[in-house]
Amino acid sequence: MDGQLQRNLGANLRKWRTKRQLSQEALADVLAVHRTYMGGIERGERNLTLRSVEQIAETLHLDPLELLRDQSSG
Amino acid sequence: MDGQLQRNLGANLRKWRTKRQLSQEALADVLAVHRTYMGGIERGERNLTLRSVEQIAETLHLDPLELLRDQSSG
DNA sequence: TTGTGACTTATAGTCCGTA
DNA sequence: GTACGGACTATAAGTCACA
Repeated sequence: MDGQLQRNLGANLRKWRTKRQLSQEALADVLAVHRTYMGGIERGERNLTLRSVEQIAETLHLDPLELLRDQSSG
Repeated sequence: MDGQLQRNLGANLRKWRTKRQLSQEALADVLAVHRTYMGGIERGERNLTLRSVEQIAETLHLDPLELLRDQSSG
């Protein structure tokens, strides 16, 4: 299956965001990325670089590996 | 710390390769990339995309998350 | 056998508008 | 507030000559 990591990342970020009742725009602002890009990430459409994943994880104080993990069952 | 994931990836791949006594060229051949590109990855100089990491893991029958993990202590 | 810099092509990532 | 398209700029993907 192709794109598993980016789909996991998207799902995890969306969960994180909605749990905090933030808009995509607000989260995009925190992460210093563009709002449309943020949407693409959450939809699993974006093939991020390792550096970008690290950057996001760092900013949100999360473990980058956790962000990439399939947590659909958790 | 910046570039942790790509350094982990490089270290893990190198460990995997040397354990099997393969040359960079031989591994590059398996992964269907150029030898110098492979070298760059092992040195942690390449900021790979999620898709590339997945591709490598798949080809080597490894867990992509394990490839990205810091296993210097294991 | 591996490392480095220069290089071309593909795509990550920004930003605007429209729905 | 979110999704999608297109145009743009920065950088990853991937190779080569030479050390």
